[in-house]
Amino acid sequence: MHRRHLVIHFLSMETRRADQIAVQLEELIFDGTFVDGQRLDEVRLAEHFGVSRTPLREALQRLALSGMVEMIPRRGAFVQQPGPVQLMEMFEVMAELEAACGRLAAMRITDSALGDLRAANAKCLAAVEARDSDSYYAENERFHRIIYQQSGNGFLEQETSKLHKRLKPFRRKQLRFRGRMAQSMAEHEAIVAALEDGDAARAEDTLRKHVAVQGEKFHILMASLKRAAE
Amino acid sequence: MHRRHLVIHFLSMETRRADQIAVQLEELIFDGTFVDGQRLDEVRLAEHFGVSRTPLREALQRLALSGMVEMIPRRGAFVQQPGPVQLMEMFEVMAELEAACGRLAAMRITDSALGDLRAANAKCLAAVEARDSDSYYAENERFHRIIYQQSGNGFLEQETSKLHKRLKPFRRKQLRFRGRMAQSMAEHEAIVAALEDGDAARAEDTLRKHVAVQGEKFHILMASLKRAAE
DNA sequence: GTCAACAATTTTGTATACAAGCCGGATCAT
DNA sequence: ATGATCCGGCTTGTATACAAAATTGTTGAC
Repeated sequence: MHRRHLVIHFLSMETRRADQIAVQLEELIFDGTFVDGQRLDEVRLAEHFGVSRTPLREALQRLALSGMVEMIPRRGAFVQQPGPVQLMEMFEVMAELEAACGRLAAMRITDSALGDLRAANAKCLAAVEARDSDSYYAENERFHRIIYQQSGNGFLEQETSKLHKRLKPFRRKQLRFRGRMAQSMAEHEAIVAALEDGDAARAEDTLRKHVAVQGEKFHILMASLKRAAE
Repeated sequence: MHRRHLVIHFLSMETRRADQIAVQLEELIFDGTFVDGQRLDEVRLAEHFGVSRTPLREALQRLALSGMVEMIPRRGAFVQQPGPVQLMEMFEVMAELEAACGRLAAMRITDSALGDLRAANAKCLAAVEARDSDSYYAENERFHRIIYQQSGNGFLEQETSKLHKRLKPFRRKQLRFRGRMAQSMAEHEAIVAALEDGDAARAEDTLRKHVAVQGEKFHILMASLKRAAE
């Protein structure tokens, strides 16, 4: 089933115009080209992508179901960025999902995956010392994805990955906090240790806090931005 | 935002044909009219619903994104019932999500919600004694939904509800285990007690086990069915 | 008899055409 | 002058038409 899904995705990239458009639209919303609340005009977008309204509507509906766009019947499609409250909620769920992954992974993780985790962590550390935030970000993601996968639950891995992707643009912003990368590294070490010991409760706890703190930092960031605006 | 969503849903029920069809198709897949792996012919379904292919395709895509249908480019749409493995995975995630709801609810639940829980539980008990499995089922669902809601996290509530709904047709099957309803009732009591005490860890644990056991019972059921078939 | 290649048919994906509802401006009444 | 109402343009939702690809059946060769 996994393989089949990959094949679908692969084919769809090549064959169905609607899918390509969905991906591109997603990018345009992520990078802020379309601001929150903006109406997405079907005909304008259709001619922009050089297609008719039919595949474009399909792409919009896909985004609507993933929550990035709100489709109001007979009114149109509007960009829907999560507000501060919803964002905090999503971070909280992210923390719970990762905690669940960690709990299960503690019981199921393979030795080779533990090695991969340590390798990713080492590269992470190197990136921190090199002040290479892009590289840090990439390795950090690899670290977490290994844990999702080692939960041994494909469905959980899928759901967690989905939310991870959705939170990506927001997570990035809080990385710049002073000392955050170093602290994060220490937390990674603790997580690996817990997994190595097969200590489910500790893996769950450390992971939950590790992710939850991102949400809190983000909260602080939002508050400071809001204060600055007043 | 909640209200806005409700309005959308309400309007869509009236105005957009595609949405109604999506709901009806969902029903047809749930109740087994369309068996697993069956190809869903667009033209046949279109004329069955008395619409053109356009809204029908939109409905299919919606089901595809919710995972009930698999759309293979240039090949068609096929019913995709979760297999035993994926089902177990989904039950496991359900257990983790409900555990998360319980953990958060233990810290946030209101007194009136605690009262609602006890009320639902009482009706549950009455249903058990009356051997009224339908009523038991309804009140059981109410019980769990209250906990989702009392997590105080709208996003978590939404995601948990989504999976709950998806697992509904499978959960039902394992209710008939001898003594399961009584055991389930005892577990409910323990859950309420944990929530009442504001004991997050206990609420998390009891809820996880309460849901996980459903998956296990289901597993046993599947195994026995498989054995009977051989 | 079996396998392969090709053609015909079916089916999906996309474009265009049509219908129906919403938005804004103009007109009219108070 | 202000408010409501109605009409026209514009946008969405749906139907139909067309193009491309896949499946199936047939034919031919080995």
